[in-house]
Amino acid sequence: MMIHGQGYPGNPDGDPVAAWLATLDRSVSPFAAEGGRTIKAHDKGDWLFRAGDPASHLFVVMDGAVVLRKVNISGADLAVEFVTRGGALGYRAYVGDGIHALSAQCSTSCVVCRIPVETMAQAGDRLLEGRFIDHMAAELTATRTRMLQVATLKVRDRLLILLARISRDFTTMNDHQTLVLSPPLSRIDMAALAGMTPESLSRCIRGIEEEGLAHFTRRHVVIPSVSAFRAELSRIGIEEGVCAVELALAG
Amino acid sequence: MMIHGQGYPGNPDGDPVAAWLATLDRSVSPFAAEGGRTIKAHDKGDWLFRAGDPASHLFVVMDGAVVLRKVNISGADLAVEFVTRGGALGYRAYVGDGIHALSAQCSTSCVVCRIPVETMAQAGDRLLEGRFIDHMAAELTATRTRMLQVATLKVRDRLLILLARISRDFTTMNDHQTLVLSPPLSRIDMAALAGMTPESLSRCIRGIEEEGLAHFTRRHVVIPSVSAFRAELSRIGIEEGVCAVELALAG
DNA sequence: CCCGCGACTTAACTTTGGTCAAGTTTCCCG
DNA sequence: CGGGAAACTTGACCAAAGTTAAGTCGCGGG
Repeated sequence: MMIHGQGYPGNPDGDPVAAWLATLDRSVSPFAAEGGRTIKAHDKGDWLFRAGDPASHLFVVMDGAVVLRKVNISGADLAVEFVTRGGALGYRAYVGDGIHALSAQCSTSCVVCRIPVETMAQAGDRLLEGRFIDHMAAELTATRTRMLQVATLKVRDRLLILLARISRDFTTMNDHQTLVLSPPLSRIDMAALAGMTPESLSRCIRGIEEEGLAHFTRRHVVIPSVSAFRAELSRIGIEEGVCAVELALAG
Repeated sequence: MMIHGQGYPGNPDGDPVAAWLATLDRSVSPFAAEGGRTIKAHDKGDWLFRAGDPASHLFVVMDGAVVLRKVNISGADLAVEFVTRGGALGYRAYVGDGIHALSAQCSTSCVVCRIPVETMAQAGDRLLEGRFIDHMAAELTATRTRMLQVATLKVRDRLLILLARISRDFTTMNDHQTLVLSPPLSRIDMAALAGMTPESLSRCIRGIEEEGLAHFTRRHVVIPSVSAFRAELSRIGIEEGVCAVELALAG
């Protein structure tokens, strides 16, 4: 079963995110934590780990959003990925050299479950392990897909795809045809995630506003016609993975 | 231990590719195959699987090179990845929905080991499973890195990085400072892997020739000065993963 | 052996989007 | 509440790379 990217309310295959959490919620109190798991709240801006740190825990995001960052040659800490409720972080504790390759920063206030790697290493916890592997595989597929998109699509189209992705987890209103998103990302991070500069992002935003596809304020994005939005996505070649958008259509 | 991308002769940490193969070579004959493994030779151009096929086997490339392809909106079957000796394919048999997301085509004549997924599922074969997971994680890291590169580097620099990558497995001569590569890839595939059009690739090739960094014929690439080539790579920000180049420097 | 198609190259043109610079808004912190 | 820094927007400019089109090369099949 896929863990990531398919989990949204109304999924006919059941909600895999809930499955993740069902296991983890058993130990809500850090004191009653099973297998050394702890659950902790973080403030926006907190770092879960930094690139170069030794990796000793796996993380599961139980609420909020975490941005993964990597420093480029110029020294800027660019966003390369964002992980939301139900997503997992910190593969490096489990595989590879045990040193984090990326940094992880909370982009909202977060609740994060921390699993010592020894727990995973126990042969007894095959279920948890399997989930983690599924998650990693889904991430690999998604990253490859996104790479193709960066290589072949224009910035405008990449921004639309990013918005669709954001809609999965950050739709605050869903009124028939209208959708209101509240992305937990700065313009700089959104630009990095869509593979462009902040200046280009600003230009795209203006363009999309002029088309009437969406209306942007600093903190919200209003999509007045989900069907029009969705038509654009399918023109680009995106048919799946735009969950909230699909929900709005169904409703 | 990392399986992929670090395995080259002279690696001080030992040769992980050999470790892979050591397990697999035990059953060279398909008739004596342990756990249902079979080893098969393929011709250049053969397809190991196509996107949409049900995935029932994992594949390990024992010799040659395999190109992973994905159809884009225009219907072209673009190269998104290439896998060489010691690399693994077919995660989808093990995780996810069990349907191949990509197609796999031999870009040279190949020897491929085919492992039924049930073998992996047996709790007894934790070693093989662990290797596969390591491989997947390394692939994920590499793909993310490459995505950052596509987003931030110019086509010329991406071509140099691709050449460095090719040098790992397809260096046919290594005469002190001079390196001769024999990429098993068409220009079209090289262009796709570096995230550009064939026309841009041609222009890049001419530019690199004019700089004197490398000399291209249809089937070979001659790098007259490895130290100059390496200096270019480090200017771009690539310090590791240019194995054959490092070997040439060491020799 | 030759033909023809597909791979590859080259050149001219055009568009995209990155860069630079300047201005505006927001938000944090004293 | 005010000042300053960072985030964001805007516009002008221009380099990079995609597109189109027209060629050349080379391999494989007849």
